Order: sequence, then structure tokens, then C-alpha cells
Amino acid sequence: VSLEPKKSQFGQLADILREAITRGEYGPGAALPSEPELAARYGVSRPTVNRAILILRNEGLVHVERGRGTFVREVPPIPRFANRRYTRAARERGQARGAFDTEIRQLGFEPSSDLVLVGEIAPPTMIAEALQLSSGKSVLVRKRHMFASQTPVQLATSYVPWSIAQGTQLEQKDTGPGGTYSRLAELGHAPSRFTETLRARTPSDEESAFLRLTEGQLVIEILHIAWDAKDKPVEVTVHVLPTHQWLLHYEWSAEPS
Amino acid sequence: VSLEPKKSQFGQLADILREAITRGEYGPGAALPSEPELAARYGVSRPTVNRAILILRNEGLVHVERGRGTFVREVPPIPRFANRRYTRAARERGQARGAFDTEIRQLGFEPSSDLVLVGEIAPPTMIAEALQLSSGKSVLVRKRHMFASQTPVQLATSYVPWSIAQGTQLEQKDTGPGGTYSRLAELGHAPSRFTETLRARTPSDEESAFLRLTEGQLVIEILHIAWDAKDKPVEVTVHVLPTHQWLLHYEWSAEPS
DNA sequence: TCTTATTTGTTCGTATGTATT
DNA sequence: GAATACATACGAACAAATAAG
Repeated sequence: VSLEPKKSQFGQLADILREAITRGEYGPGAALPSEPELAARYGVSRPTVNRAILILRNEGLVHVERGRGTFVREVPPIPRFANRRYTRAARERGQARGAFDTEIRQLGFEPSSDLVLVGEIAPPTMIAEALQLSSGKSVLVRKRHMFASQTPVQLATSYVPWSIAQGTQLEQKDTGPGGTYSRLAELGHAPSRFTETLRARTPSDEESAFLRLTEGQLVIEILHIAWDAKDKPVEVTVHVLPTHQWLLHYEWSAEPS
Repeated sequence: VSLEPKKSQFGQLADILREAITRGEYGPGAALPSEPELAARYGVSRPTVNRAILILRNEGLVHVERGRGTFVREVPPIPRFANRRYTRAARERGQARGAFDTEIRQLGFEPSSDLVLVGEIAPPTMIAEALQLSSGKSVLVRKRHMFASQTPVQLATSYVPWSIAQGTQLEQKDTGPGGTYSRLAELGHAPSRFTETLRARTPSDEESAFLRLTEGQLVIEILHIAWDAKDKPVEVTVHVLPTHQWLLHYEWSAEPS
């Protein structure tokens, strides 16, 4: 087997492996041949193979475990329907956590999440701005790690002004039926409008470790803001997703009511 | 100058350069020191420098021109307000092309676009499905290359069922005042609802070349569908964006009308 | 136009380190 | 402890694009 001279060898090898994976020659969870094996098979050096695989890692197509091997990604892109997640109907069905759960379960994976932080903190600048808080005001923070059958797929951190959240069930580990938005509704701050701003950025070291990203891989950050009837921001959630792991869906009508 | 042993050298060097860029030591358009220069300065080999810069390229922070040097990105992330782009108000202001133009101009850059293809074709599978066309039906395609002051920032391809577009101004280079949606409205297919599905994927060679992407960099693909009052899809546009180059904004109300 | 220096792109061979089995 | 697998790094070399003369 030999490679053409037009394109770089690592690029061609990446193309070959990508094609083999999408064709199903290496199915979800399967191990690729080892780097020395691939080097021999295609007549290139090990560093060249390594670089080809680096490309597939950046694309999220494989993940590598040192000392074990290179494995094809198991979890396909997860559809996320922004509009369906926050309807009153969904809340009343007790689907606070339901949106994520449903999305994961539909793919045949087992959803789970860890609440890794709950408490009062001074908000980061970006959050203070989003919540239109004057300096010195604190917020309630709730940070969650989310998985699809072992695989980390999302990091979500919610913020509510402390002036609203103080002394309510929002401070508890379990926010109760219907979740945060139901509690906000009871407190007279029912969300009436949502905005989301998406951008790609470099992950922090913490995010990179949790989501198992390669150096140079980007994450999608969704800044989700819930506005109440008086058009005040009452809750902000930052979702951090591996770029390749999601399908995001939005919907709106031509004439805003 | 020396590097710590904890993290990889290329990772540390990438961090150093990223910090220098965000700090403004190298402003937009400025050249970084050459690779041999950086290698000498930080006591590492040239391949190591090259790999550090590869990370910054994947992040979209710099672009490299062989034989010339490495330059800091000039165009910052461009805000794109999905909901504002397609209102009747915007159309009637004659802002068919206005949304993109406004977004670019607000950043202080000069928008431009090339219409590179107009005509009747057999639709790709994805498009045929989105338009709910039975096989054998053709579509009108309009493909555009879009720039912010020389820098390619987007590739947009629109599709309208040939049964609707045939013999109308949609076949012309200039679709006239208000653009495609105004013509569709005149034909009794005024869009009443829009959906967008976003995913990250590997670019084709053509996209990669036009958007000047590095091997391993991903693009955002937006599948935009316009639905008429009878909830039939009447137009589909595929937007292909460099992942790092855009800020995407969506908005909706809690209670769908 | 041709030549030469500069700059990045790519690749190899080799070596060492670290994690897993 | 030994074998296997991936991670990183260096030095060297040549290719290709660009710029300057």
C-alpha cells in the first residue's frame, strides 16, 4: 500500500482511516491498529501515523488511551432541541432534567449527571453582565457534569441572582418537581423569553480534562439566558460541549409576537 | 527562557503565544517571529514550534502563509442574529443581503460576496430530504462566497424547488428588492417559520481551501429551512462557517404561539 | 528573468518517557 | 518486571512558496 504524492502523508492517512471508520470497518468502540502496525502497513514513520491520528482526535472521531490504543468514538452526535427544553408544558411534565435525559436515551445511552457544586459565589464578569448585576452582588451557582453511559458529554453551570435564590429550594441539591424554572415561576419570575449565544472557544484545562479533549480541540459555549415578564434576566446557564458531540436545533416564527 | 516540565513543550509554547496575542503584543495582522527565531528563543526544536503554532491555527487565532510567515487573525468573531435576519420588516427594508452586510460593517470591515453558481440541478440527498422532494425533482441552486475585507468568512448555498423557482426572478443573478424571501412571498410561499440545525463537521476539500482551514479544523454547518404557511419547506440554505469566526445568537419565547 | 535568502511544510530516524496490561 | 502502546522531542533534510535583489 502506498500514498500519493499530492497531499501530505498524514493527511492522506487521516482520510483513509476516516473513511474506514465511517464505512464501518472500525465500528463504535473498536480499536484501530497500533501506530507501529499502521506505520508498517502504509510505509510511513510512526510520527506520521501519530499526526494522522491527531487529526481524527481533533475531529472527535476517535479517542486515545495511552498504553491501550486508539478507539472509535461510541456516542454519536446528540440532538439538542433548544425550543423544546424550556416550555411550560415540559416543566409541568416534571421534565426539568427530562430534556437531557430524553435526548440521551433516544440514542440508546444511559444519561447521568453529577452535581459537583452548589453555593453562593461572586459571579464571573461574563455572568454578572448577563444577569445585569451591579458589582458586589452574589449569585447562586449550580454546576453539573453530564454523561452518556460513562462518556462525558456536557458541562453545565447555572447562575441565579442570590437576591432571588436565597432561602429557596434552589439552594438544595434537588430543586424539586419541574426544576429551577418551576421554582422561579413560583417566586414570580417565570421565564417568558430565552436567548442563547453560541461561540467556539479554547477550553480551560479543567474542561479539557473532563471532556477528554486533545490540545487544540475547541468547545462550544452556549450562553443561555432566561428573561422574566419584565424582561429582566433571572437565570443564566453556560453549557460547554465538545464541538463534535452535538446537533443543535432552533426554531422560530417569521413574525415575532 | 525555559519551559516547565509538567506539560508538553508545544502546549506551553502555544499558551505563551496565545497569551501574547490576546495581550496585544502581537496585534491583528501582525507577524509572529519566525519558527527558527522562536525555536532559538525558547530552546526547543523547530518541529516543536511548528506544532505549537498548529494549535493556534486550529483555534483560528493565526493564519500561516508559507514563505511569508505567521499572522494574527484580523477579523474578530462576527455576531449573527438568526432571528433578525428573516423578519418581514427586514425584507421590506430591502435587506435581503442586508443582514450579512450589517453584521460585517458593524465590525468595521467591508462585506462582499461572489455568486459563484446559479442554476437548476439535481439536489443532494440531504437537500432533497429537507425540501421533502420526491426523487427526480430538481432544484434551483444559488451558491455564494462571502468575505469580510478579503477574508473568506462564509459559504452559503440556497436551494428552492424548481417547481417554484422556474421562470421567476430567483433564476437571475439579482433576485431583486427584498431578495429570495420577497419573491417567495409574491409566489404565495411567504415563509412563516424557520428552523436551523447546527452541527460541526469535517470540511470538504473545497470548503477547506476557500475558508483557508488547516487539516483537522472543523466547520459549523447550519441547515436553514424556511417553511411556508402550509408548513411546507420552500427554501433551504446551507451555511458553512469557520468554527471560530462566528457568534451565533438565537431567541425565542417560552410559549409558542 | 534569474538567483538567492527566508520562511513554512513535511518527513524520517531515533530516542526517551509514561501508562497499561 | 517485562512487553506493548502512545506521547513527546530532537536533529537533519528536502520541498515549496515568497520576497528581495
